[in-house]
Amino acid sequence: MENMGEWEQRSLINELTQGRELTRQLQACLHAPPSSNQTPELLVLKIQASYEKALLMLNSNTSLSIDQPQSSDLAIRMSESPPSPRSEDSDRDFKEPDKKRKALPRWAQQVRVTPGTALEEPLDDGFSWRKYGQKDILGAKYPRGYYRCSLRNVQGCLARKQVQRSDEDPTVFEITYRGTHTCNLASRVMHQEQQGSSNQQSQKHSQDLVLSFRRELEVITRDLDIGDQTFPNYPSSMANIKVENNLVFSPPVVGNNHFAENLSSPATSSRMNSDCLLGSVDFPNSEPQQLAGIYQTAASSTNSPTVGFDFPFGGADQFHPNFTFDNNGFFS
DNA sequence: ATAATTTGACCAAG
DNA sequence: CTTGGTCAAATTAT
Repeated sequence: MENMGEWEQRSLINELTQGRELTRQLQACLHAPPSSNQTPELLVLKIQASYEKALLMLNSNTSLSIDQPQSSDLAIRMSESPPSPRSEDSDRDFKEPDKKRKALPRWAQQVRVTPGTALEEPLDDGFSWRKYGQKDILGAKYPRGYYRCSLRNVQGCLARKQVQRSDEDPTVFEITYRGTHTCNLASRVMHQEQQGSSNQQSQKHSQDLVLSFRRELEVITRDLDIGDQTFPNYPSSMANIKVENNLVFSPPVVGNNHFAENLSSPATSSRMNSDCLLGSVDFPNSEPQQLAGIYQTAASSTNSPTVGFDFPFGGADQFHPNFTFDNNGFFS
């Protein structure tokens, strides 16, 4: 805990708080389980995620094996070497020659699309992203897509992500997140879940997602560099860096990212489905993919090999990995 | 009309 | 030099 950065500490607190909150939800869930069997399990998953993460943070200097047979399909394991030594770090945002380059907090996860699951399901965690670039990566078969939070201009949200399709397994997408969400979408997540009793449609939708999610959930932590650091180049006025617990949330307002290559059309996703799932909100995106395997990468600036992991269920404070499929060509 | 994406150019880092 | 990340104009979608 000593060499823990402020950011990590906050994350830790958030995790624990979240875990507590989730537990409460779970309790409520157990007492009044109308019809959804999914929710309790989901909650368990999330709780586990929270606690695992918290533990990892606390033990960031020791080698902690988080291997632990999770409830159903969840498996967490670590791996140490990134798939390829790509130098994915260059933020041109820091141009100051004096300042040594700060690495944005960065964590990655891999998402596998399982053939056989509904490919029309938008799998999104509630953030809306805007693509701002695409690049062919050396050695990679598929180009990498660059996205940033679409609320960037409005709220100065710095979050970015990269989506890279796996070379061999086109069903796998590596998503690297960097930066933290400072937009108010960042915190809305968890709480909608418990009160989503009115909207049946979206609830069902959520369940579907949960189902596909549970199918083969796999989380692997990997080491990356995550730096505790702040936001270098944004008018501090815009970036409310303060990130508290997810106690406040505003109704999701954004949502767009349409697109459906040659696959099924976005047809079904025209409704505003803003209920949450997995601790995230689901948006009318039409991205042909499913989640089946996720693994995450994260590490602290310390030199410990492996460190944290996160879930797409809003595992970490305000980070909500989002997944957006970018329609890169299938050709190199 | 506006908003999002595409795509080549540009730039920094290695 | 090469490579990855971002910008921004042009294009496409809404």
